[in-house]
Amino acid sequence: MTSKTKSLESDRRALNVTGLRATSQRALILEVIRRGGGHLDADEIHLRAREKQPRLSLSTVYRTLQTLKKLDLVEEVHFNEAHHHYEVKPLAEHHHLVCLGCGRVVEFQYSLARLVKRNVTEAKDFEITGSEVRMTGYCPKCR
Amino acid sequence: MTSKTKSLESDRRALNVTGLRATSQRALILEVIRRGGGHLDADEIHLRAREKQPRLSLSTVYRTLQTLKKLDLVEEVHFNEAHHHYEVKPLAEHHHLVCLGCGRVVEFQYSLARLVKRNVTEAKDFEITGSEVRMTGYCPKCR
DNA sequence: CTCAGTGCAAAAGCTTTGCATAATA
DNA sequence: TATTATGCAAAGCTTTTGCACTGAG
Repeated sequence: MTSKTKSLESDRRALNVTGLRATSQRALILEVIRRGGGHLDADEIHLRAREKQPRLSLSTVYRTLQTLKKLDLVEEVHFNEAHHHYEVKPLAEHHHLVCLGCGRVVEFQYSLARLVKRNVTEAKDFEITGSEVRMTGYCPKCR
Repeated sequence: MTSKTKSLESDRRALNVTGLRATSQRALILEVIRRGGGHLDADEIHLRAREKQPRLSLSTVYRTLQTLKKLDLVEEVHFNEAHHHYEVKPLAEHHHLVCLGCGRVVEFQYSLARLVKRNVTEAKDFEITGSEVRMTGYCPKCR
């Protein structure tokens, strides 16, 4: 069994659990996001998915993205001001470092929510459910 | 001299320094952003500015916003996925805590960039020029 | 067989741009 | 007076929605 088949099946399972219908489009979109390295926007997802399923519409991509967000299967990140990017929801809190020179996106892990909750008065009484950090700057090469 | 007059004059000075023309529209937009508590989107800025200058166009708001960003006089923040918000550039690094219940935005200050640069390998060789943290959750009232 | 999901086209935001006019330096 | 900035209208993008059709359960 290939790893691709495996993730397709677990995707199908994930979809089934929620009572949603496991359509080929949803499985494909989820697969594209997973294999896409994490940082694709809706249009890129559509483009790649259409290589396998040429009739897939952009509206379905958007609708599926919304569905998957609600299911907490994918996460929306905002490092580009213009439009959103999507990645399969990781287990640990992680963040992005964006190089303004070459556009490269570096991920890093750090429990900022916990730290902020401990050290910031304003956050003490907050129940923090999500956190997104986007740091910009210049990577060694572009500096 | 009122404090309002004072900021208008310093705005004018700030604009002059850069070689840009100090138009009444620019001064007004900057004033609206400053008085607006910080978290206005383009449309809200337009709305408020038009109370004083009814013929001000939305395009001018957008163009001015771009100009002011380049001048580093205002900062664009992204706590709403739909569109951008603007605030006058603060001196210290600060971040946002957004309540998913009531939409309230709480600001807090914390030198995350410094901390991340110290503790995260991936960030060690990065020259970090900006950082934006958007934490979501529920405030005491909405929890 | 039923109803959720899809494709297509059209609409709905937000944002940018072209061009003639107005205002600044 | 020479540009730069503005207003208006039109265009451009991304994202959403209506509706008839298709396909999963």
